Amino acid sequence: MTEIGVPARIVDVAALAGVAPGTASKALNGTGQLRAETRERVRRAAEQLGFTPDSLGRGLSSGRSYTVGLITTDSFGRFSIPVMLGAENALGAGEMVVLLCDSRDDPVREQHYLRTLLARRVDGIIVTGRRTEPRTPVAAPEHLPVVYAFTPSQSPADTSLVVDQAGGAQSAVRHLLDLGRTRLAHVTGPADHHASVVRREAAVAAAGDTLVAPALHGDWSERWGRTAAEILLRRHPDVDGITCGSDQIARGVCDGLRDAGRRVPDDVAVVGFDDWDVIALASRPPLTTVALGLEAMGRRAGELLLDAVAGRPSVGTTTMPTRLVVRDSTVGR
Amino acid sequence: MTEIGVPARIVDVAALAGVAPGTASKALNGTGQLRAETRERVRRAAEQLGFTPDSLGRGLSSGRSYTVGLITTDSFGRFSIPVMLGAENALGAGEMVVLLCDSRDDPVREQHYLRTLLARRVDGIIVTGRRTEPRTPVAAPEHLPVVYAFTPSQSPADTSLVVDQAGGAQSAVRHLLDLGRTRLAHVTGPADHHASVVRREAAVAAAGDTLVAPALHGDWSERWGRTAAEILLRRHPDVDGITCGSDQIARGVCDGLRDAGRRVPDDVAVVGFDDWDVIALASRPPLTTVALGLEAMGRRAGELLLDAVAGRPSVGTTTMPTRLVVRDSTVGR
DNA sequence: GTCGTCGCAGAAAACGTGTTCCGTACGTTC
DNA sequence: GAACGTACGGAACACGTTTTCTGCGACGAC
Repeated sequence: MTEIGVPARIVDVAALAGVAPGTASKALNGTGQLRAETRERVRRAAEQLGFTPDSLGRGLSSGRSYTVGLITTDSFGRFSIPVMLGAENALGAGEMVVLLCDSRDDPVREQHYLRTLLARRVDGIIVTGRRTEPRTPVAAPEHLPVVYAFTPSQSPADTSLVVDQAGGAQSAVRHLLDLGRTRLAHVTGPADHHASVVRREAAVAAAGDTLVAPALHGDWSERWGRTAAEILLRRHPDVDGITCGSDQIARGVCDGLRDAGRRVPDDVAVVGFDDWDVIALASRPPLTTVALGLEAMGRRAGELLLDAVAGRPSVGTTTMPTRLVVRDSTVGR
Repeated sequence: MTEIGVPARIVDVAALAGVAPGTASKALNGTGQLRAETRERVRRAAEQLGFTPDSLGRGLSSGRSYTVGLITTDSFGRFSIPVMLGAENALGAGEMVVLLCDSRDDPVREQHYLRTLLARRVDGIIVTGRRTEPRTPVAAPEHLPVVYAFTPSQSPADTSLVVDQAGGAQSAVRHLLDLGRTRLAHVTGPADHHASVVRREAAVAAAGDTLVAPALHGDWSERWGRTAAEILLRRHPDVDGITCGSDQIARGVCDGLRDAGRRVPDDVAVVGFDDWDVIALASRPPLTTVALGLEAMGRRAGELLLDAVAGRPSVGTTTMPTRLVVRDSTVGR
């Protein structure tokens, strides 16, 4: 553990190397016209002093802060945290640092944070949230890059990243059909949630004739999953495959089926959605589920933001693929 | 949604108010000697232009950045996220912003982040993590306030906040004793985890003669909880109260008991630890558990840091109380 | 031999704010 | 009326870096 003392400034480096501060700056940044020998001498002096340029001074002169704001409406919950981690990862590679802003779904707080971020001269902003419904764009000035992740912007002129919900639901149904299941059902969350609707429509379309019942809407809880399993078994005792709108619902469905004496996956195969490890792995049996790839999305958001900061913006909405993770709830050991 | 244009600088405000820039600064910051009328005129001009002082310029001159670094070893998981939210909350009130640093248990990354934070002239640092074992202090310079939350520092000269693990375990056992349970057991996590050991020792001490078996150590999973329930019932079929080292274990215990035909809480009462809502509420039945109050701890950490920045440091380790949340796993409906 | 060019590095300005110092105008007191 | 204190506001500087402008010496070309 090396103690870190009072930081050296560039004038110290310059003095040690016997050059002017401006020259030292050029040497360390690879700019200007300098002899290789001078450059090297400055570089060694900087290393010797453990010089790290003060980012306030640098930002003041360059107009950049090497900082990005991360605004979430979500209090950093289930969905925004992986996005945040991925973004931090990608941005860290670009020597950027992330400023945290938790707007808690409050437009006033969001506006306040936006002002703060602008006052801090952030190089860009990443916006994320809990819902998949497109949101009103943030009121950022024209020149400031903004990337929306998970929760897209309503404006097609913005840069957004979304999960391929439909593709994920389709892959879940295909998986059951490939396993030879022929009497399918779908259980999902509230009917007024965008994610529920998109996943349901894709699942229903993919199931076609094999669907034994209209999709069931409820809340996102395990309890609802158990209830839905009861309902399904009562109305359609011959159901042999269930795709669910979330892992919580799927876990509840598994429990409900077991309580009713059905074996999973032998009698009924169950597929979840989200790949939330805490739920999916603890379920009995562990859930086959659709992984959202949120961390990859966050990383991509960071990369897109870096590109935009570098002057290579990429407008439009990009859909990120999901991945089906197969576990025991569809394929027994 | 008001569009935010190119930000006004203090010279613009001064020009509009008809004063010199320095005077405008004094007017807005409440310093210097100015006529109330002048102060008000400048204030109105600032409001009219939507002036927000550039924090880079401000930081450069004041030496402060109104920014704190938040270092976690945890990839912002189960424990560090509530702490982070609480801290963000408290600091936001002080016009501070949080810089995110995820060291991932890697000392090299941590050192790198520390350099970055120092280069950014942070006003202070909060350190948190997943484990409760005291950690080696971060190598911050003498003058920089550091607050450790959840994971304390090994040095008693540092400022640390910890959860009252022992008190929590004790309150769980007392609760069962108050309910008239007389044959208790304790199931917890790995024997080499500080949290397991502290909770176990307090639980064992509080249970005294009523303990029917030595505490059982395993991993933190639901699966282990189910296994532990089987073991307990085989060796001590008359057990009537079980305190657990985590909610996941407790949920597993509940499931294991139910699988074996025992009713919770009628035959056996179960208490969890952590109050992780995803687990505790979804459990059958919902878990009575020990809430850690992590968000309050984060808030306290933020407050302590603000105090330290203001020149009122408070060294030493502060223990934060837990709270027993009573649900159906100990008190039936 | 002089002029232009090139390579290199120093001096100075710029970024935006806070703060210190100083001058001025005004009122008070002897 | 002069000396003094006080309220006010302007000018200059500090913070640390980047960048532009300028200068100097050497070298080649005419």
